[in-house]
Amino acid sequence: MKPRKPLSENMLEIIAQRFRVLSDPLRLNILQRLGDQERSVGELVVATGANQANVSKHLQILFRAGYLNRRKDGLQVFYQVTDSSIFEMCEIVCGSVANQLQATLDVVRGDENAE
Amino acid sequence: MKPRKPLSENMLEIIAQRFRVLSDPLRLNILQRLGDQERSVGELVVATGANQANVSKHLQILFRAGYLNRRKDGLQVFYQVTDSSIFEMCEIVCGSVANQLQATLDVVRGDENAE
DNA sequence: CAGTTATATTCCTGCGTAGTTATATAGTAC
DNA sequence: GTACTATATAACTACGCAGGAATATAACTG
Repeated sequence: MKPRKPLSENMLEIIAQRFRVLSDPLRLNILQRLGDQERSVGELVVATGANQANVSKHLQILFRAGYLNRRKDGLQVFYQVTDSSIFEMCEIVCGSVANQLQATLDVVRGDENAE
Repeated sequence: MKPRKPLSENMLEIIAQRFRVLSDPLRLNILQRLGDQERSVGELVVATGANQANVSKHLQILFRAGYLNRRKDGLQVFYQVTDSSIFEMCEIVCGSVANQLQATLDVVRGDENAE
């Protein structure tokens, strides 16, 4: 992301699109419930407390983005996270959020080293 | 992101919001033009070829999200990336995109080890 | 003061999409 | 076949937001 030659418009679109997939709380919730396990749609509906149709749609979005695997077994469909870079990114974001909050806290407290 | 206890709705909202800030091609373009340097709004308008008002608005969004610093000097305003976790995440996404494309390519080519 | 430049903001339009309800599809059990 | 369950899809509504044009604000110049 600090290349000598700037990324093309197309590449920026692709990257932006991938961030967009992760920019919804319910999708993040689903991903977190999945973790490294395989779960059925029904399980995720119960775990998240969200509407079945809505969960199903978000699973499609995550699936089409290449973040999930799909396995059908009888009436149930099981999803699983295939791209663990998701969790890596969430950890980075969490760390970044924590840093910012800490910095804000330091400023509020009048810490000399703050900012 | 694989916690024993699931993250709260609030935390998921915050994380989603941060991903959303990165989910726009023009904002990614601006960040990439900034790199580790400090640049004025005008420079970024030229570099991106985008509308001045639009660049300014996106800079506000990035600034309010805590990704940028602001420094005023006369008529000009200079922005600088403060949170380098942005570039870390972009690199992860780029790697992930590359992996997926490679996997797709392998499938297309009928590679035995694919998928 | 008026004039000019750099940046920010307001207003508007249109598109994308999250959520809900209802319905469709697919699989199972009888 | 009918009835039932699990998941997906369609239709609709409503809201957020990116983009552009015009305007406002701020800072410099003379």
